[in-house]
Amino acid sequence: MNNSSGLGLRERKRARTSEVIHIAAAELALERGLDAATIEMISDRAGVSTRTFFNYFPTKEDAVLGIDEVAVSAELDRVRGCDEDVFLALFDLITALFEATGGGIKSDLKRDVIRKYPQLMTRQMVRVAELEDRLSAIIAGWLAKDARFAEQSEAEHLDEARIILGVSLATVRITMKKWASDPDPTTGPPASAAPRETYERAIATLRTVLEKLT
Amino acid sequence: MNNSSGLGLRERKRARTSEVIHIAAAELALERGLDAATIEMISDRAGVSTRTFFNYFPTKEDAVLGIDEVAVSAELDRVRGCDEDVFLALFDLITALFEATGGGIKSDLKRDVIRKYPQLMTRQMVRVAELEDRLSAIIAGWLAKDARFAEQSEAEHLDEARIILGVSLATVRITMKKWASDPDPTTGPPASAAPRETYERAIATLRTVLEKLT
DNA sequence: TGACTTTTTGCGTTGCACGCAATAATGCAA
DNA sequence: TTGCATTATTGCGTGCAACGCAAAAAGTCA
Repeated sequence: MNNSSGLGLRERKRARTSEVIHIAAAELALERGLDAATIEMISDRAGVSTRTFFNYFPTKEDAVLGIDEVAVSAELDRVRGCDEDVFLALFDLITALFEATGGGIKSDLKRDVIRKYPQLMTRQMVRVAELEDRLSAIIAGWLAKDARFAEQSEAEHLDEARIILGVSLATVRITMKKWASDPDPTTGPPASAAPRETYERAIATLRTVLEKLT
Repeated sequence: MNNSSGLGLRERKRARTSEVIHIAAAELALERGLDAATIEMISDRAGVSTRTFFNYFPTKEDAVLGIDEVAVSAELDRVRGCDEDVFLALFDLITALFEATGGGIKSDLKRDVIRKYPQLMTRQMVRVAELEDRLSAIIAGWLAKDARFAEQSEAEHLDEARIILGVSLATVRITMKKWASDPDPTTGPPASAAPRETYERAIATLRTVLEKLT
């Protein structure tokens, strides 16, 4: 280890390559269109072979989204407690997973490309849904520590966790979609706070609706 | 029109072919595995060319699931009112969409194949999610006629409808997944009632959870 | 340096998805 | 029933995705 980051050259290079491919993929998707951007073009711009491309991302969509399994796992490991509201905590977690890319960089490219191709949002959610087991286990852990759920069994916590996760995911998806389709021409970069509020309102609405539909 | 069904020979033949392909696809998926079953095999068994296959289904998964755009549209057109609970009505609608196949036949094959390959469930839900606009419009219509939502605007109804739809979809998915993974060896065919009850319980749980997490 | 592990790469394979134009099947009217 | 318009089916060809395999390159560490 002859560097400051605590990582060997290999790991650093790997993260860098992942990021380079992601950027190339997202840029080309924006420039040429999602379908028109072929893996060959992307690999070309990234300066790797097409075969190497597949060593980093299983599909083109994943590359465009910059979904990095390692970064996602790291994010999951980091999550331990849940101080605030469970639904809000989940929003933060999901959006964090959302923005977890190779180099740990939150690229605006991703935002732009999803704005242009909302289908990717669904794709992203499917990816998160694949983490269902790991995520619901974490949520069940939160519930277990929560006094309000003290009298319930572990199995019940897990069932509830799955429902909470599913509902949150759906709500985040709707929220993000609304935000992505919103013209919102006046607001600048600090507009990134908006989704969280929109989400809060959506959860509140859900609560109201459920009450009305007793 | 020289037949009893009110459809021309073309329409009937088309529905029949769609069904034949679907059955071939589902059977082969069960026999050989979802990936191992190629479109060539499926077309072969169905007695059509691979090219014709793509005239009926855009992807192999759609063929296995027997997703028929015409049948789905017919199902959506049929839906008009909503007498009972909105969430229950949605469950019925979603499962109806779920079982809408070319010939209008509810094949057990589909059930089996999804049991074996739960990924298809997610796929199916993505398909339903693509109907989001049409479906949420229908739900908004329900809300507009509902006294409990009388004081709200049309836009609010639509927002609520989207949330209700998203949450229902997620819940149905979880319900079906649980049902699909359940060994449930004792119960016979009448077990098909179970999912609806499981769904009801899930919605009830959601209500409780939301109350607790005020 | 030299032996090691890991990564990259080129090559080849399989299968998906679909455009296009020729051919066949069906519907309809005379 | 026959001929014409419409629609369906098919074969052919193309482009691309995804990945296995083994050789070559790059990084690691003694």
